[in-house]
Amino acid sequence: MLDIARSLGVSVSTVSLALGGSDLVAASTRERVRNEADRLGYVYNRRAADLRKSRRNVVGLVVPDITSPFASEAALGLQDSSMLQHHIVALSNTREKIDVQTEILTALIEERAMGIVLIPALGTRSEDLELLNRSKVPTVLMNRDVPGSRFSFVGTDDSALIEMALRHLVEVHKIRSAGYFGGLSDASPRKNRSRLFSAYLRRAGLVDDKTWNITTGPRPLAAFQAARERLRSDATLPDAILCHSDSIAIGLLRALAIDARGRSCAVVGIDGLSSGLLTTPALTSVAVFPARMGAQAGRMLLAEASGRHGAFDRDSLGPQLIQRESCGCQLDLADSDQR
Amino acid sequence: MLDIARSLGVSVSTVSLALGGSDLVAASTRERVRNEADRLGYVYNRRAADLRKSRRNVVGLVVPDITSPFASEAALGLQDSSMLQHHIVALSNTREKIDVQTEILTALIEERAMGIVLIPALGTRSEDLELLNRSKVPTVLMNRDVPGSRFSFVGTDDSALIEMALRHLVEVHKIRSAGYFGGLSDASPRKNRSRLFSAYLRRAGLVDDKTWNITTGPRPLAAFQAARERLRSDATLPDAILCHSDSIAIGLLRALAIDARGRSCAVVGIDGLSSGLLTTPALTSVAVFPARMGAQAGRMLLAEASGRHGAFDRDSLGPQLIQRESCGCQLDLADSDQR
DNA sequence: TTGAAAGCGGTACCAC
DNA sequence: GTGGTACCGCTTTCAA
Repeated sequence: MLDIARSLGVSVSTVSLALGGSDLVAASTRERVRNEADRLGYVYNRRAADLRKSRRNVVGLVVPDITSPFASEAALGLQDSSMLQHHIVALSNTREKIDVQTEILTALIEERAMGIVLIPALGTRSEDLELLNRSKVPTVLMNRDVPGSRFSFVGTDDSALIEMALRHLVEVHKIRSAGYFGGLSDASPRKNRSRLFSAYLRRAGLVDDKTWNITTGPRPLAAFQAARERLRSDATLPDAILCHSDSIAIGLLRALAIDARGRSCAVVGIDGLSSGLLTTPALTSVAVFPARMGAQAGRMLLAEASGRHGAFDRDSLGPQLIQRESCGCQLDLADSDQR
Repeated sequence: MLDIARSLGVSVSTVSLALGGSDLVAASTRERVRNEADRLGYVYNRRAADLRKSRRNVVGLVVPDITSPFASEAALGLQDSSMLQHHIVALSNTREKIDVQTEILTALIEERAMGIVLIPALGTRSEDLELLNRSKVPTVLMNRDVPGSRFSFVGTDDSALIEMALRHLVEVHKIRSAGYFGGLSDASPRKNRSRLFSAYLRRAGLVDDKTWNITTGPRPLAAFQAARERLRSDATLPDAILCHSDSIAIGLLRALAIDARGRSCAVVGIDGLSSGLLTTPALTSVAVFPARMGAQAGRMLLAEASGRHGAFDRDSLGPQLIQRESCGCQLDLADSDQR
């Protein structure tokens, strides 16, 4: 800016004003400044500007594994909601490691992030997040809650979701027994859902097949292997299996196709991934719209940043059942343009 | 820093040095400073520091769609390679729109990003990237090349990849005809691969079934729909179909399962996603290791940033054929722990 | 309308 | 060992 000011014989203030499009400066000067600016190849330094204005323009998204469909969808939603505010979203993987999570959070804090959306690594304690409220960075926890921490939380409505799946299985497909399968053992959603699942079955007077209450890694392959192992040591099946995620359901379906020896079983996933349409059979699933969750997290961040702590718009849309084939329904492939 | 300096009766320089762990300052003072710092809840402001050093610590990853498995794997690799250098990776989606791409690139440039890894939006011309070399930000293009631009490029070895797939199909499965299916029409990888595909068939004296040379969106569902349409209007099949990506192959397999009416056809994908193991039949694919590409892009950026323009370590590992069932091979599910 | 100068939060050189 | 101080690049009163 100094260069261009000198080259034009004006002051930096004038340049700053001109570049900012202020009408305090004459239109003619504005033009000259602008021309000189890009003749000189000037590039605006937003960091310097933000330093002065003490503004923040990066929001952090910290997740265990970005390659999981849930995380990348959430990233999409968050980015959409924050690009409107001209924010940059910085993405990081913790790989479920608390120490790398700490390192990343520190970096984000020192970078003066406007806010942080965090899916905590497995085993994260509220002490591990102490640095967040010391530094007063607006933070929202996503998907996995951390007991004892006082951050905002955005997650699935597990109660609605479990009920939605089971009600369909009971009322339409008349199941009498069911099991809950897959998911990481320590993660809070699994504990929640598994508990709600059992509670629902109890209330409805159905058999809760605990032998399928097996924890697995999040990927289809992990679920596939766990399911095969279970099937080979014990071929029994309940009427229905509710899977912790679509990824897990995909693994289970494949295992059933290979090892079920003619027995059959309704399968329902959770997530509502579009790839569920292309499994054999097409996967019935309770959609939770991770992109919407990401967007909501962004809105909450914004609200906290602007002082309205907790006074954000709640996302009112709940989960939604996508009926396809694996629960026993018929899929009309004609309207396969549903996502 | 001023606060803590005053509160301790020392100068800011001392505080800066002490916090930086310099041994110019007495160990005792260092301790006092540190204690006072976190008593006062001081948090380091890296942006201010970097302003002075005119250093930059964020690298941008700009992709059309982060939810594509390729992009998110690449993000993983990039992040790993840049976290070592204490860099933050900022992720953005262009949604294949050139104007939002421009907006994002501008933001990154103004943010003084250390470097940018870009999968260009469809239809990006070298003019669209002019702002990048005006601003001299180290940039590497990934996956899709932009004709006329002079940026480093990291992409798949399409020639090796096509040959690897076709050689296997010819030598092991004795195919006499083949088609290339799917992929976005404008993207450079598709043009490349499609051309190399035809060239290989010609040299090998095989029939090139152009009726399957159909362009599709990148998602399984798009491929599924395109394949069904093709099958319903014309049920003929070549001996083998090479798909532009695993996602597309997944869609095709499903379409074949529904509409092929007993005919069969070898199918090979490109990418090597682990989810290919769980399709029916399990998908044979040429793995390209996107995470490795992301990591390499990171290394190239680093090299350019430190002046050694172009003098980076080339990733020496090429693509790799993963033989599963869809090409006609037998899959040994026992060693399903291969990714 | 334009210019001077005081920050923003650090770093680093140079004295003391 | 510590302190003073001039920057980094931009914004923003306050005067002229």
